[in-house]
Amino acid sequence: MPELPEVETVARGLRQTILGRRILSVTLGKTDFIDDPVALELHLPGRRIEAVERYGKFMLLRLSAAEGGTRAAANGDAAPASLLVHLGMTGQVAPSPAARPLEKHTHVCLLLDDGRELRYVDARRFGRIAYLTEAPLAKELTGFGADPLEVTKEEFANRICGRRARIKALLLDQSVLRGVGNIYADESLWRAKIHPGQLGAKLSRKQAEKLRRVLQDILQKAIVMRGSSISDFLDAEGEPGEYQRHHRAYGREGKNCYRCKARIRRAIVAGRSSYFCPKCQPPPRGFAALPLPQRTGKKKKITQRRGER
DNA sequence: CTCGATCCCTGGACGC
DNA sequence: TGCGTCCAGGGATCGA
Repeated sequence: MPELPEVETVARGLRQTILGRRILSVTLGKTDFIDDPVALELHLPGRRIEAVERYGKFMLLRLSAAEGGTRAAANGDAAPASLLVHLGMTGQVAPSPAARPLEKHTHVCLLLDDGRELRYVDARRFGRIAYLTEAPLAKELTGFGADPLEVTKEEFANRICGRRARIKALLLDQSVLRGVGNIYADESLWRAKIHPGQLGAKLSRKQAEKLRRVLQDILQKAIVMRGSSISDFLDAEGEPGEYQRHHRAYGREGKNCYRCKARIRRAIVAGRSSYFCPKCQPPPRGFAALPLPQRTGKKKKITQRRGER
């Protein structure tokens, strides 16, 4: 599930491999997750990939103006533009030789001028792709919150402490912070010893600062480890990340807390499974965790356990 | 302003 | 072996 570290990893990979390449042609599969599929076919060919940036969980492929003089000008392609890419839950972007057989669920192929194709693969199609010129892009990017890696102590506290929403909901809210998802929200709350159901307004400035620090530390470490691969995240080189080995809360229901050995519990907060230690992260009044699931002796559980404890 | 519910979508885990 | 059911979740949207 691509969050900030995973998207950053993919963006860095693409920077190494496709910068400066020109797009020759576009082939599309299913297009229900693309804003305007025809715009891709119409406006991408002839453009060069000048930069790859990350904005929250979005990737931004910066494209040169197309070559072709008056024809490009008539197309509106004489100005730079961008391809906005969100990986959703299962999106993958990677270059591959054009001759290689298409992986299942490949929905976009951009033929490059070096014989490779930049391919977008996304089984669930929760992702999003949009071709945007300058003004629509700027509009698209308004309304997002602070970059969690850059946000200052003051801004972070201001965005959290005055709010009545639960801290987990605030961390997931892209208009508060851009780039945090379910995994890194739970991991940072565990490290900061804050319950996901706690209200933002109930956090002290000191707690908020602790949360900001551990969130930044976790995100930076996760980037170094090339992100977390839970089910099917692969980077632009097709490699899984390693940070899932360092998870302390996410996905660890029923396992021992690394700090106090109480059992990690799960609750639904902000509509998402949230994992926490009931002892280290004291719940707000009346907040019940889900009952621990009955263990019926499953293969998966056994192998997971062996790898961990 | 914040909440929960619902939808989108597929693969994998699980129960029978 | 196979089938049905549930779950994963980012984001949009809608009604309470």
